[in-house]
Amino acid sequence: MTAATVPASESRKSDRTRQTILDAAAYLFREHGFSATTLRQIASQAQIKAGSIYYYFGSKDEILDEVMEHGIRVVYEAVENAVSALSEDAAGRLRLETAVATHLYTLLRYGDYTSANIQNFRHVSPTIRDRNRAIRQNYSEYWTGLFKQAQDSGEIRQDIDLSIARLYLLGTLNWTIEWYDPNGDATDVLAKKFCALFFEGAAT
Amino acid sequence: MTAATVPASESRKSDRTRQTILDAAAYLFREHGFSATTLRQIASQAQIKAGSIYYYFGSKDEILDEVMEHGIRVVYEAVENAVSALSEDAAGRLRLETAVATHLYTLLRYGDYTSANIQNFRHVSPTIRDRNRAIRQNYSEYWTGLFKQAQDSGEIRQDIDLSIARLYLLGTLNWTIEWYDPNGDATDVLAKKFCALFFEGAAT
Amino acid sequence: MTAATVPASESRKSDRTRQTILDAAAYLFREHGFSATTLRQIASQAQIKAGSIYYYFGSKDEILDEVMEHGIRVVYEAVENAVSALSEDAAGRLRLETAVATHLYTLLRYGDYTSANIQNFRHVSPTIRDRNRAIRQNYSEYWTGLFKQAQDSGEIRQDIDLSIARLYLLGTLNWTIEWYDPNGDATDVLAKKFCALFFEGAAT
Amino acid sequence: MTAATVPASESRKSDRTRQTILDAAAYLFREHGFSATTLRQIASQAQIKAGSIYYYFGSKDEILDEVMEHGIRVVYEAVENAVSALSEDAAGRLRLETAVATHLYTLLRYGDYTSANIQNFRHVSPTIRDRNRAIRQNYSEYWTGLFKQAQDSGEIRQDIDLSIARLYLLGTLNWTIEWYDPNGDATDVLAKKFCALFFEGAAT
DNA sequence: AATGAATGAGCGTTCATTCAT
DNA sequence: TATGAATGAACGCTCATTCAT
Repeated sequence: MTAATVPASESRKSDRTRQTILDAAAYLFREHGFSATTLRQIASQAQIKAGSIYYYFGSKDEILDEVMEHGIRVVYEAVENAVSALSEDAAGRLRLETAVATHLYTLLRYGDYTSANIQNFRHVSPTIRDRNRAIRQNYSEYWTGLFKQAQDSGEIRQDIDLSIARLYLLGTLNWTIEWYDPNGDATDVLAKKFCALFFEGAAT
Repeated sequence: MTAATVPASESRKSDRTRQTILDAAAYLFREHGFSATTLRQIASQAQIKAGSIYYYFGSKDEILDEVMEHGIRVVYEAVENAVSALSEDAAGRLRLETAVATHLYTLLRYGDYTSANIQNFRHVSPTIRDRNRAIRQNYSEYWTGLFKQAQDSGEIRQDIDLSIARLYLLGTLNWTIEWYDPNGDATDVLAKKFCALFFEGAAT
Repeated sequence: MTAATVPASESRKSDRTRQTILDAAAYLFREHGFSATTLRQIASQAQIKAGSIYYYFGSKDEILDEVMEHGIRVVYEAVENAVSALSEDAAGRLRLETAVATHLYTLLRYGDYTSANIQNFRHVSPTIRDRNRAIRQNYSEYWTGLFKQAQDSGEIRQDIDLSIARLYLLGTLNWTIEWYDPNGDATDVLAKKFCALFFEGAAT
Repeated sequence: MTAATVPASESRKSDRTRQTILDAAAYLFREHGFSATTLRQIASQAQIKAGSIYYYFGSKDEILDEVMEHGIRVVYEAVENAVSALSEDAAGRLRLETAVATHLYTLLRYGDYTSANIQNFRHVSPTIRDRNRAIRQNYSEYWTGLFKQAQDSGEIRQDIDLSIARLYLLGTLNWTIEWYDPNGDATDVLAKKFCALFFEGAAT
């Protein structure tokens, strides 16, 4: 957007309020779950009154919708950007390791949003779920591509079932939301350990 | 049971109703989440009336409590039993593989209960959470023992960080709840593939 | 009743249970009010189960009915008996003083029942209220008679409005339920002080 | 009120609604008792919907609390004001007679509130009861002061037990709630008759 | 752009009552 | 006589949502 049609300061304040609401909602959705979070709690956290939320969002579901979509997009885009930033002839394993590190970092950095996405996916209305599923699908295929490159280049064994391997690796990554402690390993250290285990295995 | 002190049919009927309620609740908690599940839905699913639930449970929270506790116990006990059934001199890797297969099987077989445990752990009252945490803790230590045995016997490399390895492997297993499809691989097949990846790794 | 048609021991047990229920109910009605008292509380206090109450009473209202009726009858009958026991030529003032002492004693001695009567009179169904009102009415007239005798015999001044005097004196007596403390004056001492005030007044 | 800091019409409307709810509640509490009164009844009487009550009060108990407190305060303050308005050298008997007349008038004028106070005192939560008891205590001591003055000035006999006399007289007054009929004596006439009986007695 | 006031639908829960045993 | 199990109706209360201002 190059030219604002709305006076800059006003528009910015409005956007800021909107974002504040989303952040508050994401935080509370993660902490208490979607159903157990009230609009009054969100409003209070965002330092406004409940009725005002409706100036920015049409319904509570719409907020969840936006939170969830952000939760998947932010990871997808970060990973894509990080991998794209590598030199074109980077090895498949390096590409995968970059994806792992970035996925892990973003997943945990935007934990309120990514948690909301994971926790509510099953429970959300078909409309929202379908839109989300589509993005997840694309993201999955993106990873499948990364795995394939590594297998084609001989960095992953031919006998490996790639779709299982993807679920296996991403499962481990996503599960970190359940236990990751910022006082423990930094996410890049953790990513390294995970990649080592994934490629070399645990056996002697 | 050779001599019943309680009229068999009556006592069983009552127990059966109780169990029906728990099953209905577990199913709906997984499907819609705890907060979004109403007692009227549970009652309807259990083919009774909402008020009757209170003959068996003191509150909705108490139902969740019991569902969650079952969700962790059923897995723990199954794994312990399966590993104990192995011959005493079974190799560390075999013990781990048995644990993986049993954990996976039970996790998915009682998915309504195990899901409830996972999904609601963060949101549940401190009392319930603490009781649950204790069981989780014991179960974690049980796995730590299995890993240690395998490392001591040289079946897992010395340089492997066991606590990371445990989180890595169990993360992958637990995450299957999010995607497992009964029409795909049977759980024992899946377990084998996971174990192969875990021990041998994906690299050439 | 001269000849029992029901084996004595059984009938007695049944009557005893019935009375236990009434006592429990009266106590709880006074303590928590009628609406706030549950049949399960009454049953528990009477050491039976809630369903069993229906063997003895048709409904919760029926219990209240009986409790309230007892609450007024027990006082009425005690006062009537005590006054009748006086010699026929007893003075009007003595008769009144006897009535006061007995009313006060019985009111407080059977406080659970008499309280129930007072507290619930306004709120009770028309049927119950009407039956109760009739007894109250008779009792009032009985007192009016006592006052009249004393006035006719010159023991109460001619200028005294008897119906006001009756409300004045009985009001004071009935209100003791709100404050009487068994550790303070015994009821007969209290009655004497009240009578002194009533007849002689407080002025010099 | 010369300068309003709050938009007059808005603030008044809100306050008016609040007061309407209190009046409706007091009326129904007296008529049916606290437990037997539903919030839907209160709402209906106040011409709003049940949910709206919670915009003004946190719970049903909170309403009762406020009703009861008003029930004792309104009497206390009216009596204090009326007595204070007398000339400083007013006789003890005149002060007492003024207190009687004002107590009686206010008790009956705000009967819904004063009844609620009396009927529910025993059943109410300890917190509410304690707060109420404190006010009652103060009011009692205020009366004790009035009696003492009259005794010190020789208008009440020395041999009269003042604490009994106070319970005796106030008992009679408070009991009028049970029987007072607006079609009978006006409250000031009634007060005069009561005072006459109290001071001069009924005997010849 | 924001809010105070109100609402309707529905929630978890209670309870008098019923009835087969 | 007595009770375990069940129910239906209603209760106190919550909350997403609306709307005039």
